[in-house]
Amino acid sequence: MSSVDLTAPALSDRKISILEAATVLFAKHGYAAVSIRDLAREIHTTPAALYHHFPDKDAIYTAALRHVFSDRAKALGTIVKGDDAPDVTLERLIIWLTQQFSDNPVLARLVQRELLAGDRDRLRLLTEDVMAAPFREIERLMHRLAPAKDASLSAASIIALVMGYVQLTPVLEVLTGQRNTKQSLKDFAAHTKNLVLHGLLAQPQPKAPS
Amino acid sequence: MSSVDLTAPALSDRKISILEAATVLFAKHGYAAVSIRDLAREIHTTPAALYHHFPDKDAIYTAALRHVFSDRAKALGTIVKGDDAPDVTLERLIIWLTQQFSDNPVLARLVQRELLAGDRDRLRLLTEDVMAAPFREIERLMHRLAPAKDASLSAASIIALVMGYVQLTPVLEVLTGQRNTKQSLKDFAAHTKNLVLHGLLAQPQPKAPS
DNA sequence: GGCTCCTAACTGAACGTTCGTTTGGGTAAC
DNA sequence: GTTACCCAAACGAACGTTCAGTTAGGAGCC
Repeated sequence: MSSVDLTAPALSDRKISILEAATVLFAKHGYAAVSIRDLAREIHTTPAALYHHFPDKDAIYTAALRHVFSDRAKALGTIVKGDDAPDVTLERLIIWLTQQFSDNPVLARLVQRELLAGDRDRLRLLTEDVMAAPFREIERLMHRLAPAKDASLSAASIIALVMGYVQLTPVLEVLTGQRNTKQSLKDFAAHTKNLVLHGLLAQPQPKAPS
Repeated sequence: MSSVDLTAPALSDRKISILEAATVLFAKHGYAAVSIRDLAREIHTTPAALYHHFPDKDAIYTAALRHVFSDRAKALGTIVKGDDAPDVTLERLIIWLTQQFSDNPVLARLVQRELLAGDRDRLRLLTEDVMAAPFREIERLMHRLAPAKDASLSAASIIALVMGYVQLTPVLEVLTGQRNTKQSLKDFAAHTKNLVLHGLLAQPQPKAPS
């Protein structure tokens, strides 16, 4: 439950189908609450068959994590590739980031579970494969948009805001009484963009009337 | 102050000591990963002894949740009681909220786990006992500070931001290379306050100079 | 074609361990 | 004697894992 191999092992089709089911189950219930028999039942096979492809349960979980986390930064390239103004790019980036988490509950939940588990090696995997690219990109944009502010802190805030909001959704449904819709997600992204742009770009100008 | 609490079951000292240990273990490892034997060992007793005080494992977990979640809104009263200007109160509230999560890892982790578990009844408990009071208070403040903006969305954003940041801490340590300190937490609270105050209070005024 | 050989993929059954829970009895206090 | 509390021991079920044996399919040779 600790060391993580950094090399990609070229997975067979069968292995991928196992991991596909594993990611769903582990995301939904957590590592300890998913048994090998549960996983085997899900893909209509036997526990022993799984041990033909993976040495133990831990290896399945780690491989499933890798499978979900890998290549997560690819789509980011198309988002920031254009030579739009930084604030436009930032807006696209915030929307993309929000969708990344809300359209992909398996990813979102595995990320949350890993943050809770706190395993050092897997935290590094999470950081490098999932978090680093958006963070660096937002950091870069914020550095251009608001050089006076702490770009790292701003980037952290944006990611934290998006993550926290997606997580809070069920609570907010209870608090505000309305179900989460595509529209409220759009609203949130726009809200966040305005919050960041106005909050961080505004020169710290006192309220004294000129 | 003569209200009678209808829900509190009047826990004995022994029960409280059991729940105290249970909260720590469940927060750290999650429900499925903590066995009755683990819990019994932690408080130097036997599994059977626990069944004298609680009917089953689930009841222990639920009671532990209640024990941590209960009276969470009490301290909030002193925060918002003063008749300071709304923006000053908001700043105190943000700092308080940040400390609430970061100084209390057991609470923070149980909240995160409950958000992941998604059980309807326990989500309602979480919402009412932990989330509602700060949410309503921030909502009220924001309504006074920025009547034009969606106060619920703003309140949700603030709570999401604080929650997300606390969660992200281990990842940020990897990304920025520096360990989390009391100071960086203060910085975050101040940063958030400015973000919210400037970002939401600034009238949507185009950049054209008057 | 048929035949052998090999290997990957899988199965059914079982291993020992740990799980949540129960039982029956014991001890101290009222 | 009743009650509250606790223990040692055990219950059946489920756990991760192993193992001997079966199947399917291709390669190599005739």
